[in-house]
Amino acid sequence: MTVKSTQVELDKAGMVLKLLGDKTRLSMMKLLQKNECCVCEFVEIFKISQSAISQHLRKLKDVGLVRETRKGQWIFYSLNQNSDVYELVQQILAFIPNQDERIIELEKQGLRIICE
Amino acid sequence: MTVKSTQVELDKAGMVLKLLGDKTRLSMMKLLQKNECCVCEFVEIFKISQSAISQHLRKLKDVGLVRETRKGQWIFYSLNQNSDVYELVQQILAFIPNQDERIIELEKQGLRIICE
DNA sequence: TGACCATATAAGTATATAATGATATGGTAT
DNA sequence: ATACCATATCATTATATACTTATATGGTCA
Repeated sequence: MTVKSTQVELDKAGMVLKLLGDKTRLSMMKLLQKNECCVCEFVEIFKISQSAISQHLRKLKDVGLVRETRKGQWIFYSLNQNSDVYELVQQILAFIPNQDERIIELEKQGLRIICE
Repeated sequence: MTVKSTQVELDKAGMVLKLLGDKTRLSMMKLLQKNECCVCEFVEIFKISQSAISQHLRKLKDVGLVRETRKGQWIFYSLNQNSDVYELVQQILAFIPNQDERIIELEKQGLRIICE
């Protein structure tokens, strides 16, 4: 039997856990697990300022947990599957309840951004 | 195939991750995974005040991650296996490198407390 | 009992964090 | 080009956090 779990340096793991230790970011990451989202969608979902959302995403990006792709006028964020802590993140997110009603709600309000 | 991972409420998961997002506490938890430790041992290991250690342990205890047992004049801490987030914690700790050299070091210095 | 020890709590301080509003940046499209 | 839009950054503020020292608590054991 092989236990497949890449070890993560203590400092790095600490950084990741601290990032995920914020309710907003944790919820964002859970959403990104199944959906690409852009900043303005997060603003709608979390009801905090665009600035605050942007800063959260920057932190996640700085540690390499998410990546961004421009599509038309929007920048879409998604999980960075090449992160060296991707597996850790996935394991953690597996425990978090689905946040998809938040996306459903967006769609109901006609605020979901669909590209391509 | 069954994915066995008890869902954990977002708020609760956030609390746990925030707690583990501190390097000292994360390291403590990893140590506790294999060893019972008392406050004075942690003081030696982490080289911070007894007060600081005590406060970290209190936070871990408040969320139910650890439990305490008195043995003689010492209070030993251990992982609380009955915690409703025990599985999550275990999954996370699996990614953290072993901290046992710290215990070995303690033993070398004759500072390891052994009871019973 | 009383002294002693390990641990907990209190009070204070410095730093980190999450938010805001205002402004800058930079791509899109007319 | 210029207006517009989404996003990023700056400056500031309020709150949270991790630490320290000093003191309290509460077992243990002579």
